[in-house]
Amino acid sequence: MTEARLVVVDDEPNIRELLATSLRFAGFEVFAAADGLSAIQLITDTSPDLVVLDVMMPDLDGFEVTRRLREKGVHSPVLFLTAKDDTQDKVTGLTVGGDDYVTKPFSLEEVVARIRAILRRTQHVEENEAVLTYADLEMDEDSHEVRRAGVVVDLSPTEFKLLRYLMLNSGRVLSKTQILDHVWDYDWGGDANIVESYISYLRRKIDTVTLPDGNPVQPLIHTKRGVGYMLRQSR
Amino acid sequence: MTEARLVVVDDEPNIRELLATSLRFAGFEVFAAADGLSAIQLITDTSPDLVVLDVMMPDLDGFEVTRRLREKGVHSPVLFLTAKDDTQDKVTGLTVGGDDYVTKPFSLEEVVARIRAILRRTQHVEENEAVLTYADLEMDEDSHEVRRAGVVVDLSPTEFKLLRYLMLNSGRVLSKTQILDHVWDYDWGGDANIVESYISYLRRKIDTVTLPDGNPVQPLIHTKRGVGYMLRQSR
DNA sequence: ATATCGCCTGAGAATGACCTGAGTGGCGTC
DNA sequence: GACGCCACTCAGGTCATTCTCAGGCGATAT
Repeated sequence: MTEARLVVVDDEPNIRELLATSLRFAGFEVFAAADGLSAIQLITDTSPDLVVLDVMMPDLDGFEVTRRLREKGVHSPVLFLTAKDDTQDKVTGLTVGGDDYVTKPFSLEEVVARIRAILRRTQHVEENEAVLTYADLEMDEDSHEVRRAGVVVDLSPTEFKLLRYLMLNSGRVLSKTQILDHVWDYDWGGDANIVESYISYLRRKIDTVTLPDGNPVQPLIHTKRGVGYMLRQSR
Repeated sequence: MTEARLVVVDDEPNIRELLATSLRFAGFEVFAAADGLSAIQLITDTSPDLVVLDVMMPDLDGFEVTRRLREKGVHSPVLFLTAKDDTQDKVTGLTVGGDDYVTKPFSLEEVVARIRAILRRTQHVEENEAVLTYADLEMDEDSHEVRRAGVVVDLSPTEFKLLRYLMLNSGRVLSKTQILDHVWDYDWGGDANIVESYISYLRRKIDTVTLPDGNPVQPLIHTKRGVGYMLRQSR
C-alpha cells in the first residue's frame, strides 16, 4: 500500500506541488497534471490506484473529468478536492462509490488519511488493517476509536489527527512547525502555541489513564525541550 | 551521502562564503550563486541533490526561485535561510515536502544537521541510518537520543549540537574557536569560555557513566592543552 | 620553586520554552 | 434560543537552559 501509484490534479501550482511532494514523501508514487485534459491523458496512461482531483478547474471540472474517465472504462477511485461552499449535494452524491472528498483548505494529515482509507477499501488486502498500534495505544481508523491500555478514550477531531500523526512517526521527534504543517490546514496563520495546547489535551486523555491495578500508565508523549515532541515508550 | 552536490544561494558574500567553504569542508561538492536568476541557471545546469537558498534576496526571493524551478520540473529539495521574523507567515508549509528551513543567524552545525536530515530522507538509501556511533557512544538524530555504553543520557540542545560536532570530527583536535564557529550562531559575541563550560557539562553526562560491572567508563573527551578538544578512545 | 597561564567547574542571574487554566466565539443540536 | 462541544487565544507560573563570573587547580616555563 505504501507503493500505491497516485495522480494529483490541480491547476494551482502551489497546491499541486504541496500535494505531490508530501505524498511522495509519504511513500506514494506520484504523477501530477495541471488541467483536466492532460489529467485524462495521464490517468489513462498510468492507470493509478487513486486520483486526487481538484473540482474547480478552468477547462474541465473534476466531475467532468471523472465522467469521461468512467466512460472510457477507467475506474480508479477519486479523492476530490473541493471548496467549502461547493455544492454539497453534488459532492456527497459522488462519495457513494469508492470515492471521497476533502474540502480546501485541508491539512495534509486529512488527505493522507483519506487516501489510506480509500486504498484500504479498494485494494482489500487482508493485511491492510485499519488499526494503528504503538505500545498499549491503539487507534482504529475506521471506527475512529482510540484505546489506551484497553480503555477507550474519546478524542476531538483535531486531537485524533494529532495523535495519528504522532503514531505514524513514533520514535521520532517532531518539531512544533512540522506538526503545524501536517495536522493543521495549510493556510493556518495562528500561533504555534496551539500545538502545545493540543499536546496538553492529548496528554490528559491518553497519558493519565489508570490501569486496572490502580497504577497510572507510563506517559507516551514526551517533550524534547527546544526540539519538539515525540511518541515513545518511557524507559 | 558525503558526496552530495549542493548549490548555495545568498546575496551576502560573507554568508555565501562562510557556507560554501564550511560545507565543502564537511565533504559536500558545493557551487554558489549570488542572486536568484543565476541561481536558477546554476541549479538547472548542475541538478544538485539539495539547494541552500536565502529567502531575502534583491532580485527574486527564495520562494520565487523555488516556484520557477518547480515549474521547470526541477525537484531538488531546498533548505531555506530566513530571518527570524518572517518565520511564521510564509515559511510554514515548508517542512512537509522534502524542504526545511533555518533561521538567521544560524550555527553551521544547525545547517549541516538539517542538510544531512533532508538528504537522509530524500536519498532514502537503507544504509543512511540516522545514528552516529563512536566507540560505545551512540547518537540517534531522529529521536534525539544519546547513549553511552547503552545508558541513555539526556542532553540539552546545545550539548547535543556540540557532541554531534565532536562525533562528526572524532579523532581530530578541535580548537575552541573552531567549536565556537560551528556550534554557536555566527553572530555570537561572547567569551570562548562558554565552550569550556559546555565541555564540562558534556563530560559530566557522557564520561561519568557507570558500567553494569560497577566500573566507570573510559573518558572519550580529551583536552589538548593549548590546542583544543578531541573525541577519542583512551588508550 | 614560583609565577603564569590555561582550563575546570560551581554558583547564580537572566532568559525563554513550555504547560495549563481560564476565557471567547463559532457552530451544530435539541 | 439555550446548550454543549470544539477550536483557539491569552497570560501567568514553572522550570530547564544558557551564559557569565570568579576561585581553584594543575601544567608549564623560567
